[in-house]
Amino acid sequence: MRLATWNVNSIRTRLDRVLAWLDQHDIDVLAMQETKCRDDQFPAEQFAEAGYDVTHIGINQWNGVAIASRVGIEDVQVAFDGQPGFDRDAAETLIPAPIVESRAIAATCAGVRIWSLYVPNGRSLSDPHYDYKLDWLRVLRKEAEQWLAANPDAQIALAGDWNIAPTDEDVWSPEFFAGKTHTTTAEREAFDAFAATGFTDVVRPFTPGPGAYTYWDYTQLRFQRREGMRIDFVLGSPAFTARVEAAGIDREERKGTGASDHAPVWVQLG
DNA sequence: ATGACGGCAAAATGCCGA
Repeated sequence: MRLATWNVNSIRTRLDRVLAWLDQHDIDVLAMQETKCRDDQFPAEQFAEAGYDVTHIGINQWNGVAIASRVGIEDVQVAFDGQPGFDRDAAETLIPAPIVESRAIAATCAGVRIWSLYVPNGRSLSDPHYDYKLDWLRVLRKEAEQWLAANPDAQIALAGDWNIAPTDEDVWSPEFFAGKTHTTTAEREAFDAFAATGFTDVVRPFTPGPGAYTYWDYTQLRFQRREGMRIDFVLGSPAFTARVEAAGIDREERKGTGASDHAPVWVQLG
């Protein structure tokens, strides 16, 4: 079985490229992030014609996560228990209430529990979004710990855009990111806590750095200059990790006009 | 200090992204 995660940066704009990539790389399950559409706007019919069932959550033009599978989709869960909301929009209404954004969806596909995750960006260190990001990760880690405690043999993949570069090797210039999000000690500790919980990066052993990136800014010729960031990850539970035979980052997919700013990351299971 | 690119919408400017 081959599974992948990909921040597609709008599924409606990227549909042809995504379907072509799934076909060319023989992908069974794809976790998508930043679909940037509501459920009723998601091109589910085109995925069905290609042989994939899809589950998606999108409540507006922002965020949006989905899982496409041709090996079945069972036990769908939208958002993890206790998933923190963000109240920027709610603050403008008469009755403030945090909105649980479309950033997490899970499904069981051929016995593997897959989470498609779009971790909040953080924006800047002084922005409420940064605290939201850390809180979001803290609750997710606690949940993940309980999933594993409930079944130590569970095959679980936490796949998505984590919006954290775990080490200085994972950004083209640590100096450039000094004082910005994605590389702070707090974010890195939040990320490393998943490994301490038993969820390890299953792709890194096959894509050693430095210079192994999954994201390149559209501006400043970042891709052409090989100036990127490694922020998209598949973290596997022990039972999932034991099945991994190969993995990679398809930087070829970042080339050409109409590419997402993120490359797909894939994993081959035995 | 800002913009570049690129996507979206209560669209021709603002919000968001990393």
